[in-house]
Amino acid sequence: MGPVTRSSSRVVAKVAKSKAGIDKPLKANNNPGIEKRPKKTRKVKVGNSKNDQDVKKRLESDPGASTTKPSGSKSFWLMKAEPESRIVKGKDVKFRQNIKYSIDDLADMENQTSPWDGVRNYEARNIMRDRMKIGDEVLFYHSNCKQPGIAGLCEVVRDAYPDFTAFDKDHPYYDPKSDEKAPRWFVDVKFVRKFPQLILLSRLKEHLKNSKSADSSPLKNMALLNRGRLSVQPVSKEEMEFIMKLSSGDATL
DNA sequence: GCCAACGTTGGC
DNA sequence: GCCAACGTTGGC
Repeated sequence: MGPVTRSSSRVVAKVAKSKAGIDKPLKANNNPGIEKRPKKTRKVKVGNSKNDQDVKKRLESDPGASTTKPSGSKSFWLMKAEPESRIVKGKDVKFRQNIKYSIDDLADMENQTSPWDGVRNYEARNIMRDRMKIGDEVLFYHSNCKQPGIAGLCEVVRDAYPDFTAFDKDHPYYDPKSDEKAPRWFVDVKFVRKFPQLILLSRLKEHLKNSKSADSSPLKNMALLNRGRLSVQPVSKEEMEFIMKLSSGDATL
């Protein structure tokens, strides 16, 4: 299973750069203690760039960010995939190497399970690598399509492991900045259920807009609405409960 | 370490 | 197809 496919087109662009001999070393690592990178050819002080500090700030204010998660507790996430084909430079970037992108595609896979590979954004990668755990529940979001929205539920069935697609020069997700010593990561997810109705992004936005005060909606801090571009994002317990009610067709919402 | 330029995301 | 938002790059 893949993430938002545009990120892979970006990866393709990076491959082209690499072939031209101008690929750059990996940027600052947000979690230096966990991922050791023997060669740091770029002089960036780890964790101190503006972006790193922004990320740190976000993680600190983020309800799912606790690293001392009590055993047995469950975290919630939202992951974006693109269910529709998209043509980039004459090539359909959706269907390749049997990778597909809608919740129906996940349901059709062997064991209804698939690696969520191809994530290249650092913050999204770090969430998968450091925070997603077996048993966590994941909202499956359909992105960049006619009807963007939350399509169903899946669960994490394998903790993070290195993203081998990043090492494979022939793979669409090949990433010249990744190798065995500085890998990208992913988790495996398993289909749980498809919602009877897509929960449209427009509906969530409408709900937020119509709530009596800025503070009264359980969606007020939802990353999907506030941080649109993050492809793997945390969902709070409150947000999750609300989405679950919506998914079961609660007419009072 | 700053920040402008650039490239991508993703809703519309 | 447009374009605002924002993440990444790379010169300084």
